[in-house]
Amino acid sequence: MPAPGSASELRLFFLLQQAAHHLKREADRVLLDADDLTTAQAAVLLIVSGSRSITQKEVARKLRLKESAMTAMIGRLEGRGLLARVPDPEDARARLVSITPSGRKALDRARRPFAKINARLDAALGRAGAPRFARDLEAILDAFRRDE
Amino acid sequence: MPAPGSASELRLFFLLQQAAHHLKREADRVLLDADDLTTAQAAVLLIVSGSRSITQKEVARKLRLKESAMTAMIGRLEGRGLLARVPDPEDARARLVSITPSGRKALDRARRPFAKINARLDAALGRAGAPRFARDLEAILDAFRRDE
DNA sequence: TATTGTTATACTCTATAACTATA
DNA sequence: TATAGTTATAGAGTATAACAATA
Repeated sequence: MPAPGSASELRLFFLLQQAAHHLKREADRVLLDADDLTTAQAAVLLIVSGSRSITQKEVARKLRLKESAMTAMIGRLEGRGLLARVPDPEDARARLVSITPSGRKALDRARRPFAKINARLDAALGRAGAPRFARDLEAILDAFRRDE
Repeated sequence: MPAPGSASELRLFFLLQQAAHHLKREADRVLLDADDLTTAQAAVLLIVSGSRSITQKEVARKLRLKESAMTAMIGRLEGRGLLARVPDPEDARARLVSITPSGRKALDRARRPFAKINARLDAALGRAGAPRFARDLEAILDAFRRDE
């Protein structure tokens, strides 16, 4: 039988999936209402906006996603004029991604509603809770991430 | 500027999404290897196995998912012979879902690898960490779930 | 007539695997 | 031979609208 307080007794795996899923659902709803962006799209814009230009592979690495996911995602954002892709002059295989002025505007519009989500997270976790919770999440990431 | 230790400074939202995603990816890998089931499929089988029969709507409610997601998921599991659907004799709108013998076998095969995932979670969080982490997740669920 | 359980459709996001072109 | 990117296919989820059956 499971030890008292153990992950299996607490159904911790499913609880974590549900909490992440509900938080994402609500954050997506708020961002889509305010700015027609999903949180996944905002994350990509945020990464790209942090460099003058960056390869798709590098974006994928920073978000810990697969390159095929990036091809599709960046293609959608390019189609909406929020990102631009140009061939890398130094490597003909690669494409350099950069944020467009309208992408930067969309990202700016997302900041305020996203800050509200973060404020609600802080409130839910309490003053001391957030850093401790963050450490728990880091521990899980360390324990379960493969390769890097 | 964000308060020190606040969610926004910690990028807590994305950290939670990444931790949940990586944990799910690894758990899916382990379960697929051992049993050709995803964690989402195992969750549905687990819910259905807990009642002699249950409507799709009720499964959706317990997993906090939309009914259209359940139609698709249960359809896939029925197609593989792990679940069966029959018309509800008491309500012609509804279909009653039950687990088949081969569904029950698949679920049993999933227990051991899934227990290992839980053990790794326990190890990552430490002895005292798991219950505390679970309370944090519950607080997030409460703060962000709409309706119910 | 209003509500309910399910389904249909169209979309997002992610994964794996096979492929092209370049290094 | 390895690497950057793309494409194809599939799973899992959402939203919305249609449907038949029930209340």
